[in-house]
Amino acid sequence: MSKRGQTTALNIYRLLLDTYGKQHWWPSDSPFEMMVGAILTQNTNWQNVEKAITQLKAADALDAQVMLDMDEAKLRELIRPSGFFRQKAARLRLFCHFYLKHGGESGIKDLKDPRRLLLSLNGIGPETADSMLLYALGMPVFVVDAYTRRIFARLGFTAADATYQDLQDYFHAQLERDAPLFNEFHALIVQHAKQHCRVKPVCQSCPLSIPCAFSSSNA
DNA sequence: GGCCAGGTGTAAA
DNA sequence: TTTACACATGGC
Repeated sequence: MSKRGQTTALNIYRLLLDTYGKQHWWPSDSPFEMMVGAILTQNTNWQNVEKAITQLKAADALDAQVMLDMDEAKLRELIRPSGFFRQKAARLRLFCHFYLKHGGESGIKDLKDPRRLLLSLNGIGPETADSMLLYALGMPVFVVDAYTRRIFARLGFTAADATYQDLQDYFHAQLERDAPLFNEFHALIVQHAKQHCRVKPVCQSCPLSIPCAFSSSNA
């Protein structure tokens, strides 16, 4: 491994891939399910999202038109385990309207500026929009999340108070614009963070050979 | 019982 | 332009 000053984001990617292997993201049966999951997972544990998606499937409600036709109260109950269910029910319906209006994921991908239009929807911010672009539409945009910010700040690569755009710019500058690479990298970041980069600054037996600011070997 | 989880919108300083 | 707060369930 190179010294810290020479270490790049790509080095970290290779290290994570060697450690964890391919992650096969995003877990979903369809682009629409993926995009629904992106909204449901906002500030929420993925396990809770799975409960909600399971309930939607069981009710034959994982469909844009069905979600628009049913009572919003019913939709709330189906997605309740994912938390913030009142907000998310409304956000899902706004998105479903958008989805049908533009002819599904293929129609959305053909828009002139799908990111800008997704961001114009209430309830879809940069991470949700970029997740959809990358994981449902296969577009090469890097997805930044709380784990990304935490890991790369602790490694000393980016500022702790960097904005979403700052972080995305950093990765876009460091890496080739490659959707499969961005797909795998983000998934690996999540996998790693869940095990070794929790909020409490205790990094035990971290597999990254580069000590971050909170790793036990660097404390 | 408290903390945390694959954010976002709004309002106030 | 930044900061604070509401939104809510479930696992540990």
